[in-house]
Amino acid sequence: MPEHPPAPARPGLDFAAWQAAGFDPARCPVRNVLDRIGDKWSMLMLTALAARHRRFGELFRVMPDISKRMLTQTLRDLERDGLVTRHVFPTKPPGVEYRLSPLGQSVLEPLSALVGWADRHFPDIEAARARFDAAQTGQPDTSLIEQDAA
Amino acid sequence: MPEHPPAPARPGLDFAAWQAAGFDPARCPVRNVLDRIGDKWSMLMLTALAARHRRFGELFRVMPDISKRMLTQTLRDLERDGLVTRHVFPTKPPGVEYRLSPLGQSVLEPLSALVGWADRHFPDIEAARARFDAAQTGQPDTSLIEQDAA
DNA sequence: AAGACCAAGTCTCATTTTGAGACTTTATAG
DNA sequence: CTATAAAGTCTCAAAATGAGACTTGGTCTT
Repeated sequence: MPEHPPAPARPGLDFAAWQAAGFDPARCPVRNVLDRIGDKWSMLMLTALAARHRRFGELFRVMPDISKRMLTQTLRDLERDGLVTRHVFPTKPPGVEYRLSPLGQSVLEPLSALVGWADRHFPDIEAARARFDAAQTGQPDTSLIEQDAA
Repeated sequence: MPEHPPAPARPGLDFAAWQAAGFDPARCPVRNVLDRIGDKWSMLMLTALAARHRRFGELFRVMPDISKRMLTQTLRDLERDGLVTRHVFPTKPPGVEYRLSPLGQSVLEPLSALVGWADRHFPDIEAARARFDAAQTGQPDTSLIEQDAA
């Protein structure tokens, strides 16, 4: 099978534009951004700051399974990218508060679309997982094999 | 500073609903899903399959910096979650094609919103990074210190 | 007839990322 | 005079990821 059959184009959303230049992360703005806010904690952090600003310790309590190390690092990265601002209060001991910048606010809209999708489709995903896991433990299912490559 | 000041509510999008139950990933559908598709390669993979289905080797070429190991693993996870389907063609050697399921298609809409945001705001982010890095190398900026915590 | 080759993986080992938790600082509370 | 509190930093251990050799079995070349 030297040639892969030309796949039928679907009337999809237009990812083709930015993919044309390839997925090379160095050249691709979208990958650059997605690699950053698509890391383990950033999106969650942004939603945690959506309703109101919070202090370091408050974020630490609110995200039960993050480590201090990653909390600090994620906040620094978001601050560097201009999504979050850091405010130090000269109390003793000093308090630090984090807020979404206007840029950070602007990402909430697409982010909430994704969160909404996750919430709506979680049952579908759980069902799919159950099917998949059941199929793995049972006999291998040959019905998945196609009749012809074209 | 024993009490943190009550932060002003902002007329934000409503993340509060699912956050009310806490961020505990075991109990929270949104975290469950976000932890999965928010991993290093899933979102990129979904966009790579948006326009058309692709074969394993094709995906490997199209994503220049993924390893075979993670390509396999990410596809398996997406398949398990019902976002992607796997089709084996009994040629020699066998070919395997990956496609978005209807569920997978449905995530393209919120995903494209995020991609669009990334594309539009990349200049802002680069500018913020430049400012941040410049500030780090220069003298520490005391203007960031607030006058009063309340 | 012997070997090369292909696609789609799997396997092992090295590297990178993340986690857990001790340690720091300094004014105030007990 | 000791304990405490907030926001980190630091070290070491564990987990995730990367690089790349190896597998499998029919065809294709020599």
